Amino acid sequence: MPSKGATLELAVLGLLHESPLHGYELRKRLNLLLGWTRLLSYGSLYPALKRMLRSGWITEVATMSSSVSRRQRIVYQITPAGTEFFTSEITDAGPAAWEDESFNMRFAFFSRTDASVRMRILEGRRSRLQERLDRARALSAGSDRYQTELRRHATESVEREVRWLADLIEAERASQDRSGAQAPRPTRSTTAPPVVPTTDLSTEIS
Amino acid sequence: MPSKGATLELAVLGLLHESPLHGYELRKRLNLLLGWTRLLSYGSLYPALKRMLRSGWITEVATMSSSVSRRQRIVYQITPAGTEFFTSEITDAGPAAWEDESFNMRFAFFSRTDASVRMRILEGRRSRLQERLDRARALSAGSDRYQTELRRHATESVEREVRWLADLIEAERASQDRSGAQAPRPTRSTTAPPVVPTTDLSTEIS
DNA sequence: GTTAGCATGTAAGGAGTTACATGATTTT
DNA sequence: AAAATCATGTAACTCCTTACATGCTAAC
Repeated sequence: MPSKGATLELAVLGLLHESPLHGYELRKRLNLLLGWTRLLSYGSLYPALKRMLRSGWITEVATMSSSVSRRQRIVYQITPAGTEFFTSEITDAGPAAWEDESFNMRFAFFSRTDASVRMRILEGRRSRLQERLDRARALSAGSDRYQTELRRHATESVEREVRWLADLIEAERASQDRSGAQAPRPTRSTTAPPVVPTTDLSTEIS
Repeated sequence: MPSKGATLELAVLGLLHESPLHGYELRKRLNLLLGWTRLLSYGSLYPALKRMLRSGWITEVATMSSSVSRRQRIVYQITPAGTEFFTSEITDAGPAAWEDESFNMRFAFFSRTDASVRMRILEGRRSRLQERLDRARALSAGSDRYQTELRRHATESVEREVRWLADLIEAERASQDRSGAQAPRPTRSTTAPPVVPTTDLSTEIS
């Protein structure tokens, strides 16, 4: 049952969908794509690749020591089963898809879903965050200065993400209307710029 | 060696520092304080309390079935050893303190540190984030629309957090100058409002 | 020739989640 | 009397990290 947090696997499949890659390179791209806070370590990547091999989602590819680099490396390629799994997962717009990590993942591969799925995911995510805000507002704040400031900050951030999502939804709707699908770059309906979800920004540290 | 991610333990000690509490209540406050994304579960809280008992940081308190609620509950209290550990941890302004979770924790308990420590932590955090931005900017973006948008979003968020920190630092410096320590609420030197760190906003779901 | 960075892995363990299990007390 | 919610715990499992271990190749 691949139901829960198979985030890493999905990300790998998403990247391999574009072109075959070897582990080391995969890690770099993964860190660009999702690993903003803590960098993904080899200790989780390689075992994950092994699991995926066993699941039949990827295969090793003949490395053929070609023209340039004659380095020993194991190149992985996505299989039809892998493609099928990937597609079914990112197409599933259920509650699991509005969760932080999960949402980011799906968003990153939105190009491979169709408009109705994107819409459902964006809207689901937005109401998920809205609920959090409502629940948080229903609770009294502590008296501590710094804790208050932290809460204020957190709340504002979520509010911003909600606006961001609202803009994206609007943009999606607009591009659905003028049949020829346009870029999803939001039109900044509101004043201020958006916020990030849960992630942070960073890359290779090695 | 209590060096790494003893975030939960520290948060518990921080709360017990104010008043003795029982597990159930502790969880609620913990979720208010730090557990914004995923709620803390009993499955991690209770074992943590056991560990802390063994470490001698907390003790059980005679529950004396007093006036109101005669409910069976185990009330915990911080010990001198616990206080000492807590203080030494939140006073440590080393690199571990600029990490996301760790930073939030320390920030929440800033009232219990002195100005110089606060300053070092805020500045450390800021340059940590600045580095991430620099590294991210040094890398070419992918061609995918949505991935580009996600990156833009993430970058903007970090930039905002940097501004937030800059404002806090300024406020701290200012209140250090006019000797009588004032509220750290920043003076919004820049135009836009701030962003949240890594966390999300949410509370009790149960 | 030596250093830096490419490349792949394993073992141990930390930190938390879900699901299970149980029961008391308060509210309706 | 039933339902909600307070209250405490355990066991199995997931996912990831750190630290270790190894060796190749490109550049200086």
